[in-house]
Amino acid sequence: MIRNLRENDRELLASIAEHRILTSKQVTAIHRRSNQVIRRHLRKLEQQGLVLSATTGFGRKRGRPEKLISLTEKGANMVRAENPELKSLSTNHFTGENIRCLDHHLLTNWFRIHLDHIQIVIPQLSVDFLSPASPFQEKALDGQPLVSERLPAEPGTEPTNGFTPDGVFQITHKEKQKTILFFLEVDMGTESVASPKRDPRDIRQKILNYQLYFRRGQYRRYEKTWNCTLKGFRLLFLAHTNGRLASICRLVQDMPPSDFIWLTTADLMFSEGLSAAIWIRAGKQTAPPESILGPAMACKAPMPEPAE
DNA sequence: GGTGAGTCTCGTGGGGCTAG
DNA sequence: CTAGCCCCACGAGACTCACC
Repeated sequence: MIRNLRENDRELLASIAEHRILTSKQVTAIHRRSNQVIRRHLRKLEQQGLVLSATTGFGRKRGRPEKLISLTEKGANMVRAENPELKSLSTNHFTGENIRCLDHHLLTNWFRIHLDHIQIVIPQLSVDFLSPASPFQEKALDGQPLVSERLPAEPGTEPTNGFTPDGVFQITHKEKQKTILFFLEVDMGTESVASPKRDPRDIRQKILNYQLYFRRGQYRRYEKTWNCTLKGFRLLFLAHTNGRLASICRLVQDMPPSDFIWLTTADLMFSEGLSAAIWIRAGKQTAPPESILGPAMACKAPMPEPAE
């Protein structure tokens, strides 16, 4: 056991476990420190055998590739020791080992980081994000994460197996005690938009699932999680390119009712922030974009560049 | 010990040049 | 015209030193 671990290091390990795998820039953004300080801490943790680093091709651009950080078995043991309720989880629930699509996972991380930034920019708001990948996420008896949704088939409808969003979150206005529920789907263009074979993973089927989920009011189960009243939810699509955004917009427009579906691109998230009017509602690209916070709270607030 | 500034090193992509 | 090579710019990481 490593005894000289400081509070900072414990927080670093916990955040790496929570996200499973992060780029060093993401660690910097989460902890709001300078790049240099975070790199130093991570180097130290790597020397202690608690984290593992590899290089990434994420967002391929000029220059030296960024490091990817995840926990080692020793690091996972450390987090388990700090959180006895996680004792029964195997090591691969804490590490990046089973992450299937790395770029998708890293873009989801960026969404979470930008989402967290909202409550710093607008202190009246609080945000809580549930990730299906997090080891801290309460698991059901069958080992499925809490945010995994079931859709039992009704007579006369096509059977579905349910679905797992890339994230579920709520934004609450603390003074008004008003909560809005959101489901997140991050799209890297790996799934077909509407396959002729009706692939259960294509975007069309996802939208059908959410429409059924909405009609049945199954989202109300989150009222218990967050102790609030919910009048519906919004489904957010984060597309990795403009072309992909356009094709999903066309599909969404063809599939009413779709007013609860909002779409944007990764570029807009990075350049303007999630609180800005960057969201296309119901796939209508000709209409002016809106903010998911509503017109009164809409604000352009990109993440500041961390100090070197 | 922790942090920031300055500087160097390293890996990668882009663009220009040249031989075939 | 194109493949292959080389050089340069860029960006991330590492190192040193000074300061608190």
